[in-house]
Amino acid sequence: MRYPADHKTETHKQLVDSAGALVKKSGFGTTGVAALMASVGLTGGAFYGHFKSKSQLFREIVANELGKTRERLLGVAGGGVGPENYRAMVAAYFSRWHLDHPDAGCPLPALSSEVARADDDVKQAYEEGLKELHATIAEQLGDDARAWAAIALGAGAVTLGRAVQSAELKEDLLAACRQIAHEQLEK
Amino acid sequence: MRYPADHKTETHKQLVDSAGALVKKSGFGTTGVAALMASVGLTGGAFYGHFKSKSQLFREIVANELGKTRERLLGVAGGGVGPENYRAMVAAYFSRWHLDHPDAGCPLPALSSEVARADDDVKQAYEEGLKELHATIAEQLGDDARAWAAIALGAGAVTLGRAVQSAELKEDLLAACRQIAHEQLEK
DNA sequence: GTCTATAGCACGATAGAC
DNA sequence: GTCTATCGTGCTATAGAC
Repeated sequence: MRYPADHKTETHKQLVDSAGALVKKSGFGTTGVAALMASVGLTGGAFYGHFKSKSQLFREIVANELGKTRERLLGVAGGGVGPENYRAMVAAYFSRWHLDHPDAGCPLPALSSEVARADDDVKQAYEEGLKELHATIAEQLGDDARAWAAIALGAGAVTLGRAVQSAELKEDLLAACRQIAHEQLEK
Repeated sequence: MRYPADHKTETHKQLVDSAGALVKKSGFGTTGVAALMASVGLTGGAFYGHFKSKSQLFREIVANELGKTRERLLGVAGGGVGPENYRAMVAAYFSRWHLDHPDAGCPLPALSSEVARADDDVKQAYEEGLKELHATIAEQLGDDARAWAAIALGAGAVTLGRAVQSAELKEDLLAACRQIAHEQLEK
């Protein structure tokens, strides 16, 4: 064959990654197959050699992106467990940089409302990835309920912060939510 | 003329209301003008007699829906200020019923991520409505930062709860976030 | 004011060449 | 594997009848 044996696998992986970034920035339903393929330099016709439907790509994007967020948080925490590690996670997540770079950020603020309207396969992948993320936060806090609240607070803060107009409000919102996120350590 | 003097105003108002419910349920970008008009029994051609663009409708929906959420919360609180009033607001917002009825619920979980990608007029209307909502919560908590966190926590909890698959996780998530929302009273 | 009809374009998905 | 071309459909927005 004219391509190396793992060429399809490589392309598939790059596609889920590049399309994921584009979808987090521009939305899934509002971004066409042609644009998704163009993000890796291919044309629309090649899409269905990799996915049986656009929805299947969404499922793979959701799983991949939630995994990347978990790894990113483990990365900023340096692999340890304790107040300092949790604080580092909060600082990275509740940040102006995160607000301004949805394509490089967490899928929860960017994609959750579209997942809510997607089919069960997508929701299933979302739930599994979310549970792994939760386990990572719960390990830091030692409390399942506080870990769920910290995740919801982070997703809410970034979602709202991106939707408001003024820089001042973005900062106020982030600072307020960061403060409450930190308090989850104190119990 | 063949219609009463305030017919256009009435239709306009009903349109913003019905289209708002539809958009919260199905998304703004993914719902066509024809479907929005059909929700009040009209056809697509009549749309541009009421709005100069689809985006202008979005702006009016955002303002209207944020106002309705604020009034709904004031309603369940019975108009007073105190722990019991705040608890009633939290109970109504962090509820399974709210998860299951996006069309009748708060626009923050349903529309924020689309507002983040909308034009400045829409973001402006969103910011104004959000600040009024914040003032209402801050009045209950007597603390601006805790009020922002309570709003972000609520929006995040409902957004995530709608996106997951299993009923058990929906309930766990709601219960955990409700608990932390209540704790905001204790400081 | 609201209708039907339509212009002009983008969508998801498929077919067949290479 | 990826291309171009295309089918059928839906979109935003406009035009003109009533």
